[in-house]
Amino acid sequence: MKRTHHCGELQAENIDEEVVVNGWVQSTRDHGGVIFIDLRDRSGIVQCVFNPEIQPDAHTIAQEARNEWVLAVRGPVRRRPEGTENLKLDTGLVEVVGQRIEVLNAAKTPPFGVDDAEPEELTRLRYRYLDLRRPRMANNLKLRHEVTKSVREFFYAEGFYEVETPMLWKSTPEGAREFVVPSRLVPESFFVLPQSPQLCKQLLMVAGVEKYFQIARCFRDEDSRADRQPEFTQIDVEMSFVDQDDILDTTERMCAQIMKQSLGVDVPLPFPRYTYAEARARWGSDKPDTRFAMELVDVSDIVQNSGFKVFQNAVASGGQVKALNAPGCASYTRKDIDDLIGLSKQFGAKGIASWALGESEIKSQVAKFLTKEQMQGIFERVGAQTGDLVLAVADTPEVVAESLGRIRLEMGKRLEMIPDGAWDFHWVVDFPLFGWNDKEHRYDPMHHPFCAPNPDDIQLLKDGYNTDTEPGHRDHPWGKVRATLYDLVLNGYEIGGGSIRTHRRDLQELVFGAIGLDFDHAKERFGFLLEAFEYGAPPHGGIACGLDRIIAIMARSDSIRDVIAFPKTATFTCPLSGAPTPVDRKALDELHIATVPMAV
RNA sequence: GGACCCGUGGUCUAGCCUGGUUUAUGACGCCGGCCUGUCAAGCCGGAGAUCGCCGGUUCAAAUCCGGUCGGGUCCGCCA
Repeated sequence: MKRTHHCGELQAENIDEEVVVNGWVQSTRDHGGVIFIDLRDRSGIVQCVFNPEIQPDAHTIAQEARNEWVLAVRGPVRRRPEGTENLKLDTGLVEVVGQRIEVLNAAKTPPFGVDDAEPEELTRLRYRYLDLRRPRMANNLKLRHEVTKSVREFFYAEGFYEVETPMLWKSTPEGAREFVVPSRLVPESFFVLPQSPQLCKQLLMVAGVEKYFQIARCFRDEDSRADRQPEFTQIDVEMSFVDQDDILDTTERMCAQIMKQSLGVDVPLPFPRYTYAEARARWGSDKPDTRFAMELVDVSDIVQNSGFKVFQNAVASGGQVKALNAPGCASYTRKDIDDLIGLSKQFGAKGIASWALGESEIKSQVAKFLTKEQMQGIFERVGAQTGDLVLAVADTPEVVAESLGRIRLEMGKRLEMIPDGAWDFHWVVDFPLFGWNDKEHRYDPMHHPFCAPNPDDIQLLKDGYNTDTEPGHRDHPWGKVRATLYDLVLNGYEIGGGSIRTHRRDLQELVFGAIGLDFDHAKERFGFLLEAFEYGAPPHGGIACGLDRIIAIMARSDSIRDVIAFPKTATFTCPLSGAPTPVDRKALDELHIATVPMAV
């Protein structure tokens, strides 16, 4: 019995048509006489009726059917009797009168039902094919399909080439830990799986592709997080003869298109752009969640001459004191505040000063160190009123941003200040080119060594070679060089990042020098790319967007595992297949690999 | 490498803090029976758990303690 219709599409206009539907048993209701079977396929659910007096053979088989059996049902579609329509079902006006029924496949009783409460994640992953039958997960798969389709259509229409790049690639020393693949034909040598197609896409620019994109699988063997998997997918883009604005503009329009086509949401263009410095200052983050206000406010000038040593010293040593206002939190207990202090300590803060603005008094552990005027000045600046709680951190700008930024997020969450259904896209631009590596006592590239400096800061880059200032000091020119580096942020998550690349040797040497890499040494590591650049590299730049995370946000899921068909656990195992497993000794011998048992 | 949370029939869950009258709660599912219009069908009955594992404390441990395994979250790491 080959199907003629999908379950979910049967409507009033199909009445009196003879149809065949195929699908899984969603539920059965046996009334002793008449039996109802809800049959489900990808399109939806339709009710099939079996009457023992009219079709005894079909009724007998229907009696046997259990949840998740796979059935074919044939019969006419008819309007449901008056009063028995089910408005909860899209097909609820009609039903299929089951005249014939064929069991395409019986099924074991499933470990969990498609309609049940969500099982533990391990159980879901063990039986992922059942988990994916659940409506939430089936919708996520569908959403992912629609988004990737929309992405492809966008780039095709914009004249991009879709190019595949190798999965078997070359190991590079820095960056993320790599997955290693042994070579059989070249003994004792290994491929690695690509962390990203970064170098390949730049080679494609040298090759003259001009506009490249790929929905690319990437691999990183780093410890997991809720939004990290050992393999993940990027929307990878690179363009030639463009500047930063061209890339931002293209990316924005791509985002607008997927939001429109997949969710029907209109996202206003262009996206707001904040500089890195502004984002850190106002929200304490380089991926700020700007869906709610509660900004960090600098009160250093008010408290620098206060009697409180912690404030004094922080400002005197080049640090700062910043505060934020938590509305309505004056009733916070000592323990509530200790919890926040604990949180802030995770991010380097030594503590939090707080003022609870009660009806009659101000409760604060630092009240005695500050004058009334000083406190009043703080409250005014952060906009605090009676009933509010003011929190302040004094430290280096980095620690203040990190810790108070996290406190801000925590308070935003607790106070339910984050509006539901907001789609807050924005850019963070003008990142510094280098970050100071205190351990190694040198500058490291913030992104990767081919990220171009901001053209306005090239003089700073040169100045860095002729300065008396200590490297790492906040006045060192290299610490001030901005990069042509941009991050795309959605609802407080970094969903993409890219840069304009350096394509000229003279500039590249300046950058390499700053990170303590001489050109010849660099050639050993990136030789093939540098060599390619000597044969006419066009100016180029690009971006990579984290597809899994974008879809997870669109699906309102906390974990990217929910938008990946077959994800791995936090320890990078697959409960469904059992991977990873040992392989045959013979296979290892062929690969010239000896294994060493783990030390106990 | 470090910190924290979780682990009770097939599934979800109560009990754990404050150890003992609980034969370990309830729901879904499963099995049997009844029932001709339900749709999370209903009603009656039944089976199903040595409370992840190991050890300790105690007269007594699902409950307290230590370890271990598994799952999850975060820091480090990672763009």
